[in-house]
Amino acid sequence: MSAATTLDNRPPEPDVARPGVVPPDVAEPHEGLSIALVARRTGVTAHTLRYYERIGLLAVPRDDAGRRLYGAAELARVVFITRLRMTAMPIREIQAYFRLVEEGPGNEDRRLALLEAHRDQVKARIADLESALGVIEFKIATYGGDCVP
Amino acid sequence: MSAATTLDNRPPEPDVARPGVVPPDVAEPHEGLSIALVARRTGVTAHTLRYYERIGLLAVPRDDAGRRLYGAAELARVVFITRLRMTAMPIREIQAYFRLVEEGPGNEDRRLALLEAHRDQVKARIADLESALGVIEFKIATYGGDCVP
DNA sequence: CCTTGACTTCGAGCGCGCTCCAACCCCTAC
DNA sequence: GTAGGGGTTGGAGCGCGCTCGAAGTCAAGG
Repeated sequence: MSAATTLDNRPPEPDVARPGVVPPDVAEPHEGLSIALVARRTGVTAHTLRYYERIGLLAVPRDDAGRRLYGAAELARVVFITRLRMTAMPIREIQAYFRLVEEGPGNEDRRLALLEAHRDQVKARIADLESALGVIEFKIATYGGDCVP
Repeated sequence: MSAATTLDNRPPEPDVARPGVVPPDVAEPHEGLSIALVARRTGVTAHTLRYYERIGLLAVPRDDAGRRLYGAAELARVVFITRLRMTAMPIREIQAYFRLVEEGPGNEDRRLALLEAHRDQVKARIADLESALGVIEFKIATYGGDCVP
């Protein structure tokens, strides 16, 4: 479920939607997806998307009426955030990371350091998880309901 | 600790315990470990050990003064609980599991079912984790600070 | 016109898993 | 006897990451 697959936006469109070939369900509006659409595509609730914005993880442009319009970049960021959250990166760290991103170019080394540190933690967590899984599997295999190896 | 330092004294006392020869630091006391000792051995704080007991994850026998004395079985259970927690099994499920254990023999199938279900979830989580890790590693490798694959 | 429904903001609330405090008890050492 | 360092209890508090409710705005449809 990569972002790219759902993001074939070719919006060199002038203004009003030209009746192109539009997938059943949901067409890209003029430019940008509504919050509900992003919610459905990413599996993140609209509530949580707003929450992410409130705490500064991303900034989403609005239409004339003040409604959020997620473009490709915003959608990609949401997806990336979900990957970071899925690996249990604390919100504070994600904030720190995107703060660096917002600062613009020049600090890529620090961003990389953050990501690499996190990557190492994830690897360690996977290792722990596998070790604990081993214990559980052993318990299952030798089931006696009581003690452990 | 204090147990070790006190052993050569022989206070003329009317009470029970006759101290044996005990190696320094961490010998098993008469029978059972103090909560502090278990905390140090398992890495679980004494607070949390009491909490686990409060919520019914285990029952720990007491000495005459009402202090907890962890035996081999209790220690083993604490260790097993840490393995379950390490794999993010919710406390409620752990409660459910040990409730079955306390019920005594006859429900091993249900206990096994619980453990096996959890094992499967852990495996799934590891897979998710590895997939998200892949995304992060890709991002690191192709670093451009911005979008995702 | 009025309704419907998706959106907006702000702020409060919640579930989880601890974590900590206060007050008290008990045992030993000095 | 007194101090100190363990232990005990019950209950309150906390940090995290959402999650939800209330009240309002806006645009389209009947």
